[in-house]
This record gives sequence, C-alpha cells and structure tokens, in this order.
Amino acid sequence: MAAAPQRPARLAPQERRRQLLDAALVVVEADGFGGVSIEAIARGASVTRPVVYDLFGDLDRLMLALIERETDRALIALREILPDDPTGLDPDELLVRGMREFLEAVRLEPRTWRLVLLPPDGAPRALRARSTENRRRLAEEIATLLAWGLERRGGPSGLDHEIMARLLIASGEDAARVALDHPRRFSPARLADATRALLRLLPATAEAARP
Amino acid sequence: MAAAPQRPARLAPQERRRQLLDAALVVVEADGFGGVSIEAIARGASVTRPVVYDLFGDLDRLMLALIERETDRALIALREILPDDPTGLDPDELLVRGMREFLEAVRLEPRTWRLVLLPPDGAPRALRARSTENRRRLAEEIATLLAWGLERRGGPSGLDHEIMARLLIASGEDAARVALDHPRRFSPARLADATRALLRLLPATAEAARP
DNA sequence: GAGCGTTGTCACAGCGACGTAGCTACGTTA
DNA sequence: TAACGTAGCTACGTCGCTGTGACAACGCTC
Repeated sequence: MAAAPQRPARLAPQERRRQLLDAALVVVEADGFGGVSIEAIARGASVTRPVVYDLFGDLDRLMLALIERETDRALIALREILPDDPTGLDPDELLVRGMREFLEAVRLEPRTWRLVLLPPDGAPRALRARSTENRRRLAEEIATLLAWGLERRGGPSGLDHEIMARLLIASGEDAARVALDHPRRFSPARLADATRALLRLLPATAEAARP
Repeated sequence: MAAAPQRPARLAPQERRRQLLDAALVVVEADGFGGVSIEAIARGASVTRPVVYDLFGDLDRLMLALIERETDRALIALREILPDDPTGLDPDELLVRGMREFLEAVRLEPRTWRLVLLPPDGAPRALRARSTENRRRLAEEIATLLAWGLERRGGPSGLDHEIMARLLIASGEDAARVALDHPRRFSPARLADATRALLRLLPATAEAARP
C-alpha cells in the first residue's frame, strides 16, 4: 500500500515560526551559514517552501529573526551571570564563578552558543553588524568589571585595560568553543580551576609586581 | 568604435594558476568562503570558467591549493619567529618579542593571515581537517615552549598547561584579528607592550604565588 | 453537515552557477 | 610562411534554489 501523503500537522503560525527557526538553527550548525536556504529549512521542518515564505517573507528576514532569537537567549544567560553591582564581592572568585557558570550555560544550549560564537565570516552582512555591536557592548561591560576588579585588587597595575578586556573575552570564547567541541575533556569545572590557578599566580596587590 | 574583445594575455599555466589563487584569496577576503565560486574566481581574474577547470579540475581542488599555499606562507613566517632552541633566552622577553614579530608578519601579509585566521566555519569540510591539524601541531609547539618558560621562571606553577597553551594561542589570534581590523589603534608595539605589562605582574617565581 | 477561513501543497517560470564539447586565435618552430 | 601545439572562448544542457499564483485539505462554527 502506498504511504499516505503524510501531511504535516496544522500548526498555529507562532508554533510554525518557532519550528522553522529551530530547523534553520540545525542547518546552520550542520553546514554553516553557507548551507542555509529556504529549501533546506523547509526540508528540515518537513514542510514545503511556500510555508516559509508566508511566515518570514524571505531568507534574510528569517535569518534576522533567528539571530535575534539566539543572541537574545545568549545575552539573557549572560545577564544572569554578570553581577549588576559587584560591590563587596571578591573579584577573583567572581571571575572563577563567572567562567564556570558561563560554560555551564553554553553546555545547556550548545546550538545557541555555537551560532553566537560562529565568527561572522559567512554570515549575512546584516548580521555581522548586529553581532559586532553585541560584542562591543559586552566588551564595555566586561571592561568596566575588569577595571573594578583590578582597582579592588590593589591600585594601578600598568595594564592596558582595553586590551585586557579583549583578552578576557577572547579567552572566554575559546573556552566555550573547546567546551563545545570536547565536552568530556574540558568540563566547566576544569576550565574554572585553570582560571583560579592563573589568578593565584597574580600577586594580591599590584605593589607586589616586579619593578 | 567597439572595444576590442580584450583577450587576456596568454600566460604560462604556472603563472595563471598563481593569478587564479590570488583572485580566489581576494574573493574569500571580500565574501568569505561562502562567496567563493568558480564563476567569481574566473571573473576576478578576467578569464572564463573553462580556464579554471583546465587548471584546477574543480573548486575543491582549487581551494585546497589555496589553503595549502596560504598556510604554508603562514607557517613559514611562524617558524622564523619561534626559536628552535630557547636555551639561554629570557622567557618573558621571548614572548614579548614573539608577539611583536608575529603581529608585524600579520600586518605584512594581511590577506594570508585573514584567511588562516578565518574560523573554519564556512570552509569546505576537507579544509577544516587541514586547518585543525595545523593548529594542533602549532599548539603542541607552543605548549612545549610554554612548559619550558614556566620551568625557567621558577618551578611548578599549578597551571593547567594544556589550557594555558590554548589561552596563549587564542589571545594571539585575537590580537592578530584586532590588528587586522584596526591597524592604527592596535599596533604591534602596543600589543607587545600590553603583553610585557601582563608578564610584569606575574611574580618572578611560582614560590611567590599566594597560598 | 454546509460554509468558510486558514494551513499547506503543486506546479511553473526564472536565475545563477556548474561542467563539458567543440571551436578560435595566438606563438613558436621549422 | 605553413604547421602545430596550446591558451582561451562560445555555447549548451543540467541542477538546485527562488518566488508566486492557483488549488486542495483541514477543522471550526453554526
């Protein structure tokens, strides 16, 4: 007997949108931005292309919606980790805990973070702007926290704050990538421990630095 | 009067290959791996597609040749910077000088390094393997040097060497990217100075670390 | 259970890139 | 200057993806 035409369940537009964005995310993860097409997304959701056109208009708007959703998810997760007001906290412990919680968040939503961490290379040009802007804002926040932490640790350190903030972010992103690629070998705990060991090496106050 | 058909100069195959790889490199820089096509490369070299097919067979082999050429260039530049035998050198000075020379090399051949530093996202799958392998080998070398440097600086440090090597590489790559994107604001000298300032913070020997 | 809005499909026209077969024109050599 | 080897081109068929307009099925309401 011939298989039934297998019509997909009728979904409310909101539901279908969600499902299509999920499908797009899977495509991006599998084939990068270059592999994304209306065709591929529709296939992934077991639906025909006109459905996608009805709900998103075109690929650009769909991808924009996807980036929007995923970067929002990521930023929300980060907001929960970064303290609004660090006053009274220990800067070293804050960094160690932040690193661990960040990597745990990454492990919880690997697809979201893989997309966010993808270098904006192949990404549609419109997306690069958004991605770059998000990073810039995040960098500012980190820079502020870093300045507070260094101050808290003991006076002027002679460090280039702008560069140190970048270094911190680059290290965090690299940690996230390695944690995504080799979750067993690089657990959040191990990476947090490494962070702690590094901080232990630093003198408690900048006055202790070599002349 | 109608413009002449503008036939391109007849080039020896070796020359034409070189020119086509240059054109491909430009395309990658402009549009990422996703923008690369036989069509685009041929256009960039003011030549028709069959020429490309004759010389490279297909896009994969062309891209493989390109990556080969560029990673070779990059690795050669790195070889000249990393010391074969660091015995007798000052580890801190070695790192600072290495950073500066590395960034100067990057500035000298921006296209090569931009390609090498592009995350392997959009890249053809075959290329990822090569890129990953190169990084692994480089990471091993850096790890060796790092172990030597830490030893030289004073006994066991409690650091996770594998992770510290990654951190060093991630920082170097980020420095290169920022130097490529904002050459005026982030000169090799500034980034080298930042490295030196950071090293100054570290106690001369691990014994000086806080308990 | 007839009517109707909504969800989804089919089918078609068009585009851009791929590969290839057959031809043209240039340069070298005799 | 005639012949030949080679660099390069034109032209064609194919493939996969894009949008869109006409049509079918579902399920809710009365």
